[in-house]
Amino acid sequence: MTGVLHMGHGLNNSLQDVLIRYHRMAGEPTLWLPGSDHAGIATQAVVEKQLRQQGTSREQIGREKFVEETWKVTNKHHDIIVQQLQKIGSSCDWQRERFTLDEGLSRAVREVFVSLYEKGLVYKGNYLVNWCWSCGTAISDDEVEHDEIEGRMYHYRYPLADGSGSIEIATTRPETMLGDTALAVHPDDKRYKHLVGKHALLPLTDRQLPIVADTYVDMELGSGVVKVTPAHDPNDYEIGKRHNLPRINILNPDNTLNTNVPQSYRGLRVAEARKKVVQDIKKAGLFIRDEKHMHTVGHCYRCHSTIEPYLSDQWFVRMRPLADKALDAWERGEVRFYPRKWENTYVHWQRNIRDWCISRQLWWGHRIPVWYCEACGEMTVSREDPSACRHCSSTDIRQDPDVLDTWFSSALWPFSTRGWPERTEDLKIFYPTSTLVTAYEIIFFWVARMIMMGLEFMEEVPFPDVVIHGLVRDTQGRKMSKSLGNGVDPLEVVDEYGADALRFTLTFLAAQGQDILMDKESFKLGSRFANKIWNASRFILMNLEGRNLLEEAKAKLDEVDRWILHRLNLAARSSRTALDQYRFNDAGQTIHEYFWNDFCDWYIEAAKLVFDSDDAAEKDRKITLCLNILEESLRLLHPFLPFVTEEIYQKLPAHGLSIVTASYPEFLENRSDDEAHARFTHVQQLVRAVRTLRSEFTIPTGKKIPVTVKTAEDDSAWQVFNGQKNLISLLTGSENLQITDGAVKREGSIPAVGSGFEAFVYIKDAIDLDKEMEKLNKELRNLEDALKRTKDKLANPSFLKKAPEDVVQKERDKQEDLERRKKKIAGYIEDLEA
RNA sequence: GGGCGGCUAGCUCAGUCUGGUUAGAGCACCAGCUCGACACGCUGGGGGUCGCUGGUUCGAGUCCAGUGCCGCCCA
Repeated sequence: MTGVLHMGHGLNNSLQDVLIRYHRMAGEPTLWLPGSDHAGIATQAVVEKQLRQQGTSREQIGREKFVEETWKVTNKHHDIIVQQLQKIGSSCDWQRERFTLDEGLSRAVREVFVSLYEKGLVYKGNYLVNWCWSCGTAISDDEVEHDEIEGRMYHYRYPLADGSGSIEIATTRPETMLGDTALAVHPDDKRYKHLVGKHALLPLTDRQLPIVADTYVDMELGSGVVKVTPAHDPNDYEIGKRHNLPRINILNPDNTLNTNVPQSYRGLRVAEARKKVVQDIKKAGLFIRDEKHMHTVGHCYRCHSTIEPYLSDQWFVRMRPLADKALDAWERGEVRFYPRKWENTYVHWQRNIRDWCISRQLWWGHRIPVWYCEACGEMTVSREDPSACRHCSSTDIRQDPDVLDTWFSSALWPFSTRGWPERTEDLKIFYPTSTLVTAYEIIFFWVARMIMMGLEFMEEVPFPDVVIHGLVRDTQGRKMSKSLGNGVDPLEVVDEYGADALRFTLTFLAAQGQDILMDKESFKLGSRFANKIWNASRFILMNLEGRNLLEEAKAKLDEVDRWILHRLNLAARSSRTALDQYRFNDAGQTIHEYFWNDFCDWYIEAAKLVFDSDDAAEKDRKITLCLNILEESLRLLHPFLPFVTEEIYQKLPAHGLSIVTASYPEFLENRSDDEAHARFTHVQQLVRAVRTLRSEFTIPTGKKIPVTVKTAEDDSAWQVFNGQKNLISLLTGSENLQITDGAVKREGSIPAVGSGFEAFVYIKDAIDLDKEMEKLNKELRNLEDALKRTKDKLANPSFLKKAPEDVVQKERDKQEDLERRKKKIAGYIEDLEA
């Protein structure tokens, strides 16, 4: 809600749109409900920055005015984002768009808060929370990033109260000593056993610290003595609880030291206080040494400031009961992650869950629906704004100033957006949903919590399928970020290469569970494909001129037509299967290969034979088929490249209202044609063999050469080659194509050996003996290598005995074919040498 | 400290779940093509001991054990 679309959004929305368009075309009722959350911390930070630039602050303008300003910023950003999503082709139901601060969703938030409170699952308490002084709010455990940084370990002495000496402590945060309320040693530590129960003097203050024994202390670490600061360290907090120690909070919310420290430290920032404490310790002669020290420090996931453990009143959700339900649902198989490996992450988090701090000291968000009575001090928790205290009826009540974590409202999204708590039609039809598509960074923040809330309030998981896609990174594998400046702007890509290029490239690269490494250049892939689709279509439409289209039923199929329909049939099946399993890259690869390698490279090329002929009837027939197959191909491609396919679709002589609502191709049993496939494969092999020869002997494409093909009359290739003589001539650029099973004039020709045929290409003028020898020898080596492997296998009695019969038979067939080809090649070499 | 992932062509990656064609794609590279759809193109080609070591198996990129390097998550 705070920025513009980045490539991560581009990927996420491309994948969702591919799915939604596919299912829509497959005739299923579909809903892609767009919307956004209010991004409490981030949005507030943006507006506060803006205010600072104007020389004012939120405190100065007041809460009401501030919220008003924030709405303005939010609305502006909203319009930009919507425009951008539409630009990349996201086919959402914009009429159902929702925002977490909408009235309806806000009502759902209140209902959930109060309901959880009534169930005892929401409570208020004074605990150590993660405090971001820069954002000025508490954040949840999940919002803290633990980074390893270089700090210093300071060693110094605390004198014993009875004057019998001193005790050494070590700490990375010397300033917190001002909040120390004890020293702790391990109960089994012989060095310090005699000190337990005694007191030490806290330097720089006039306090005395009890020395307590606690098994938490690691005897091996540092001096084996731990200073205990219950108000500023989670572990110390636990020690403090066990030993009933006072908690002295020494910090203000803005990272300065408060009045609980001696006068000279008050108002100093933590970093300054640290320096001063060390100085003062040195002055007092208590300093021992300090050294470099690597340790992990919590940072705010939004602003990267250091997180301070901070004692304060906050609201929490008791997560254990919710998490248990979520785990049970997973165990029953009601939620599946794609890929499955993310279920480990999900389960681990749910099993080790801690209570969720949901209050935020912000102004932008859902205000906590709790009112405090000035008269009796009681709390009123209410769905509706109360006018009086529920306990004493005093009207002197004021609402809790804090707001709820944004994720609290996002967690309700699957049902709050459909009118819950009302039992609306939409809710009945579209809950649960089918699929959630997201990145792994927010499995905890969002996915897990949606599942919990869905189970708690709808008694059903919100979606059976969770698709986790990778992160978009630069070619060096670094996360794209503003600060590194390595991001690729999806909108720039759209301007430069087109939205289809953006979408297709991302889909093509989106292998399940893999991060995507790419740069701007990568989008050439999609751009070229879109261009290819455009040009192929243009060519077909060009040939429409002056033609009479046949009714489809009258258009008889020739061998090549049957072959391409067979290929299209397989592509439709593969694409569907891949999308059903969320294997986006497989789907992308399938349609790319079909359209480019089959349809363009072979079918359209073959059609040129007809288009260049004088046979009007045959031309009519062929163009009809070309158009039909193109139309179906466009439907196959549409979810991936919506713009170019719609554009062409509208140019077709017969077309529906929009390709968006046309049907997605499906596998038809009666189109499956293995025979046509086998026959056309013969043609392709022959054509490739001749082309390879042409290329190896650098015969220009335009130059016609005589070719003779030798094949046995009883071979399956015989009939095919004879039937497709003209096509083979065209595709090989040959003249006087002869097909024979008799003797062949060999002089002046270069032979090529395929499975079931030999081709002789007469290129007398260009014959280069060395080159020919080189070529033949290379081919011979390849054949010999393959043959050796096969022979070894077949010579192995264990293989013959244990391998399945069909595998053995395949190996025998292979050996036979290889042997034959090898013999032929060897013969040519011999001839050449003679 | 616990867990997860990656390591396959110069680059980015499929393929590993479910072992069996001479291991694939896109990009890059090389050669030849102004053939009336497309040079964002066409045709052909070169390029990989599948991180390493061992094991299971008739057969391992694929399964098992161990190990190295890189990255991520959790504490």
